[in-house]
Amino acid sequence: MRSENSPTGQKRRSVIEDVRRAQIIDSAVATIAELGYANASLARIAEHAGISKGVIAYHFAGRDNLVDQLVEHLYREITEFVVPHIQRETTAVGRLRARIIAVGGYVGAHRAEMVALAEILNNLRDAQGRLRYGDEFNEPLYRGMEEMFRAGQESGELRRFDTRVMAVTVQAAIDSMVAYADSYPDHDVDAHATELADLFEHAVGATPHQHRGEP
Amino acid sequence: MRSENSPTGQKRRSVIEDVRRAQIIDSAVATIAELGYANASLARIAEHAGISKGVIAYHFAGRDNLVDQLVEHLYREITEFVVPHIQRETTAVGRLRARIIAVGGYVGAHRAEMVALAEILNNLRDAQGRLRYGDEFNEPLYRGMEEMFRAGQESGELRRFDTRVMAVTVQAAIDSMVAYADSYPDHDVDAHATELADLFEHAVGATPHQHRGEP
Amino acid sequence: MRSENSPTGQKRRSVIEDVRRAQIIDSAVATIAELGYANASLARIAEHAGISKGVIAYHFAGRDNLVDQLVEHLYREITEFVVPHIQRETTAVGRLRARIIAVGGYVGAHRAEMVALAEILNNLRDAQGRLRYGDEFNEPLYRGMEEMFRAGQESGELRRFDTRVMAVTVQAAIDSMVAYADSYPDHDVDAHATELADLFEHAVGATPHQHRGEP
Amino acid sequence: MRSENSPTGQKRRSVIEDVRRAQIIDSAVATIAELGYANASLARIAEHAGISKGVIAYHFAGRDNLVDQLVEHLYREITEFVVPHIQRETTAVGRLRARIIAVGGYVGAHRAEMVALAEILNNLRDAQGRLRYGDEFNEPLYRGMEEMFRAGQESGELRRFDTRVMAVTVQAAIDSMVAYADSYPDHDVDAHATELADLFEHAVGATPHQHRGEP
DNA sequence: GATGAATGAGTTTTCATTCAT
DNA sequence: TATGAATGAAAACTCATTCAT
Repeated sequence: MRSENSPTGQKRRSVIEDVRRAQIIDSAVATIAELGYANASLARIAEHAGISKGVIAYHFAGRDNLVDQLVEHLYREITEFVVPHIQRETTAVGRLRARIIAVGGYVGAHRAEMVALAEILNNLRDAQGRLRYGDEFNEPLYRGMEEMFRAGQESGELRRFDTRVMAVTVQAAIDSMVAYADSYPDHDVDAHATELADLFEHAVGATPHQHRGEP
Repeated sequence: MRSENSPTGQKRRSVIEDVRRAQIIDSAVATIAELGYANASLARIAEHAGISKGVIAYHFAGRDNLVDQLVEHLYREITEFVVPHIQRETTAVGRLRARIIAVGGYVGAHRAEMVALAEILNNLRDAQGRLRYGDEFNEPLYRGMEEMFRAGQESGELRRFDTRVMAVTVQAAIDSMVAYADSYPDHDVDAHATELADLFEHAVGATPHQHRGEP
Repeated sequence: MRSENSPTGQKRRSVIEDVRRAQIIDSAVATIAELGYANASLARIAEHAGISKGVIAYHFAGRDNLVDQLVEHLYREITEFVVPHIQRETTAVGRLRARIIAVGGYVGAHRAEMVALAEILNNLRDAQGRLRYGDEFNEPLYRGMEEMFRAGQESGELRRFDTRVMAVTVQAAIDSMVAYADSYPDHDVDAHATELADLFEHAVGATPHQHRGEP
Repeated sequence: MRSENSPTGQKRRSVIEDVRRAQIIDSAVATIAELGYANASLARIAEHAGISKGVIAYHFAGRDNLVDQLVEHLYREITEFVVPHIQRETTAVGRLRARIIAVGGYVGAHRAEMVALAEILNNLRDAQGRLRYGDEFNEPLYRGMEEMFRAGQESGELRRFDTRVMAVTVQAAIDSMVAYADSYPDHDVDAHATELADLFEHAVGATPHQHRGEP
């Protein structure tokens, strides 16, 4: 692919290129979500998009490059949606609930994206066979949650517990909500998220339900 | 593969055949755990076992058949280890704790098995691309937990919550413990399991720790 | 490609077209010399020239056409440089020496051109896989040298030898000088050429050195 | 491919494997000699051998591996044929003549091998585009010849000349004999070789023909 | 029982070429 | 004129499977 850099060092892309790239990424997301990472060959992604295989080669430097950009794209989209919901809250419990419910809301409208992302994170490996996005990839996420938990514990809002285990479990619970929604398309994800928020509110030891104005 | 049935209808297998099958399954477990499901080709499994590829073809009807038997084998082993611990308990909370802690104990000695099993369950698909062991596969597990939870709710031992969400989340929490242990080999899985038991004890609303004889 | 003929039958080309063609040919020469014929894809040639692949397609009817014109261009350049040096001489030995030393002089300033030319002559093949510029391509060259040798033999200036073998060998010696200079960039090509001239002067049996004024 | 090492560290190969490998190498030689290195794809080599593409993959680790073994094989064969002829001689001129005439004799019976070898040496490149067997590869050959020349110069058998240029030129002359024989199948290679021997005998300044018993 | 050998389908990638703008 | 975009063929390689011994 051409590589004229604009003065800012950014690749300059034409409109049509942006459209194609987005189309290919969308097709990759759909294909991976439906058939799984291993079965989402470039041929199938191209077929799904109604284009020739070569087009993908033209717009992306290779399969790895496509996947990288896909992950980056989805990650940014999700983060941009979820983070504001969290930052709006001030208490530890509020932030925890916000995190869970925001993801639940996002899943409702972007089921395939979430499934595809999970597929990639669980399967993409380097040449030595090691997971490229293993738990180490979640470290920043875990650290952020732990900090939040510790603050809540200091203030007495939360009970004492192992913050790392709690963080890992919260993330796993959210991921399982996505997977479950994929298996049961009629599943009410928002209700699931709310229920999950209650679950962890109890788990962190806060007196539940009061934040919703109940006596 | 040969399938001469004995008079009782049992498959008759020679000792050497049983040994080979076990050896191959062990090798498959190790290979899948290390390289992931997609990279665990028959060639690599055979190489790891120090045998020729053809041997696998001889003892198993094909790759799918090998994987099926592997899943069945691991599932039985785990179940046989965990179920007694659960049945020993009488209360809902006790059973919940027992389930979590028993799996944690099993993981300690059988990390590769658990990782391989998770790899397969998350990746094995049928010809149409659908997950072979999707959440539907967990239905019996979920149903069992739900029943347990409902009983606890009836008796007042547990608070009211969505039993399905709780079951899905418990299972996800256990699975994440396995994955985390795989990423961080020095992780203390037993401590993790205990912490998880506490977490869910709070989550289901039981007054924690009393079952351990505290006032 | 357009081919509007002028009234005189000459192709009419704009200045800009000539410039572009020269630029592309130069880039092709450099790319082939550096990476070899097989690795000099149009994409790489275009990249090296800082233009788009399409430009090449516009100015040349295809890859083969580009290569043809490249060969023709280089061949003309070299011939135009070398032939005058030869024609200045009158004796067979003088002409032989002039040929060798002139090419040596040309190589000094045009190493890449010579290497690229050799790459093409040795690799370009037709659809049936036959070398397009095989030894048959050298026939005129060989014939010219043979004539020269025969004249020298008639006049007694040269010993009797197989003129064809001598011609083939002279050409090979010259080509090997180019290749050697490519492998060893610090090699003194002029000295090599002079040495080669001496070598063949002995080989054709002339009493050496006398033409340089020695007694 | 399997890799059971014998106690000596040598790969243990079955007879049938040796036969297949030889067959594939022969087919590769023929294909490269006929179509050139770049056009000798594994598919064509397999087709020429009347086998499936996969067979090559089974017996060789990859294209590079096949080519490596091919080069090694041909190089050994040629060396084993030529070296004894050289060592039989005692004088510098005798050895020079022997080298040339021996190769000429070998070419007569193994034209395709020589052409294929030349094709590979001139075209095989590493990932950076550098010739894998450039002139550096000929260094041992050149050094050997230089040593021979210097000895002859010391003893007064040969005139003074640049030994490196002479060595490079001798080798080039031999190679050109092979190429010429490829272009003109009816060419008398033995006569060519003898002529070449005479040529270089004059070139190195020895009084020619005396070693053949003339007064 | 076990193995080496062979096959053909499927994967990613590179590339010359064509075309609309 | 020039370019970006798209195509499809061919390449090397991997792999599950089949088969004769």
